[in-house]
Amino acid sequence: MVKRTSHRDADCPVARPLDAIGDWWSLLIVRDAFDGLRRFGEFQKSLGLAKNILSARLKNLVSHGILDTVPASDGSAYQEYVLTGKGRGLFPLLVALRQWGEDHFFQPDESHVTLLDRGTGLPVRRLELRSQDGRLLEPEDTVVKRLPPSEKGDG
Amino acid sequence: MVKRTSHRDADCPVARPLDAIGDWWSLLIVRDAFDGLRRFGEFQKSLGLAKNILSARLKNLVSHGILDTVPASDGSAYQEYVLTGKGRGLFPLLVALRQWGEDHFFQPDESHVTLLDRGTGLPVRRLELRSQDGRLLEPEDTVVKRLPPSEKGDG
DNA sequence: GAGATATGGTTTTAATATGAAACCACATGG
DNA sequence: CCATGTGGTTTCATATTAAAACCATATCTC
Repeated sequence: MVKRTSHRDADCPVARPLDAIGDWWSLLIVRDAFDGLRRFGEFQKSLGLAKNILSARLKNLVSHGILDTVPASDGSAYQEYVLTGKGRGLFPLLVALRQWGEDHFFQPDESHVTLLDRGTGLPVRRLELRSQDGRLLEPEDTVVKRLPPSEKGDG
Repeated sequence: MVKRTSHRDADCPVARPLDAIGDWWSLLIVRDAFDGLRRFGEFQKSLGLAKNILSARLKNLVSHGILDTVPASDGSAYQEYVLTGKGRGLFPLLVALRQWGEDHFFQPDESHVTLLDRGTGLPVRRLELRSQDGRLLEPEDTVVKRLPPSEKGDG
């Protein structure tokens, strides 16, 4: 149904999640779930995608533990789709995507929605990468490495 | 070549970027670009994808201003692909994806690479969303809203 | 300078995924 | 019992992807 990761990248933490959310719709479904949508029909109306595709994406998200199906809520025999802890963990990624989108995909005069702090009504801070001691890190300031196996518990 | 965003979501800053990076490979190409890869052959070797697909993805990334083609570097008649400012802006998104992947797609005993502060060799901090005044924000603490049109320049 | 090899693609063709629409099952309302 | 709404699945046409073959240019060898 969805492409399997089958190349040498399979042990990269960037590549592996793409089976779960690497397609066009899945992230939008998750975004809608963060906005409180729960029902099949709500997602379909919001996204305007074909029902079979939505069905497949929801199944895939559930199978990856990003959404969970819960029985009722309004007493009907239907089920609802809610974010799991793993799904909620996608919040920073969605914010990063949103901020990048705001920065680079809108004309200066083009209005769009933005993310606000509910308490103050002010825009949220920009996401930024920092070191343990708080320095702002640019891409050049980082390396990806296999950590030396930590010796906790077996020394 | 690549799917066009054509539904009502087109003015959402989460949805619009998906034309550019919403497919399986593009983010991995960008990740490799952050790792310093520049040549067609380098990307192909690293990712193991078909040449026609790589060609299409590179074209799409270039057409979206994420990569730029520069003439030489080793004097050969070929071109290289380098990140633009817009492309570099994807760094937080990649870090978010990486952190989420590390958290949820590996067994506790399964080793994988991680992102380190080049200076200290320590892991980087976790990405987190904060308010203007520095409070940590959970999804529930935020709203998406169309900002009231700022009056700068015409009051 | 003719032939072998490497790089950087494009073209061709088959497999796969996507999307629209029709269909189905169940429940609710009259 | 008939009509309607929700939540899907099935069917089928089309679009995307992928593998492999092909091509152009450049370099390397003799």
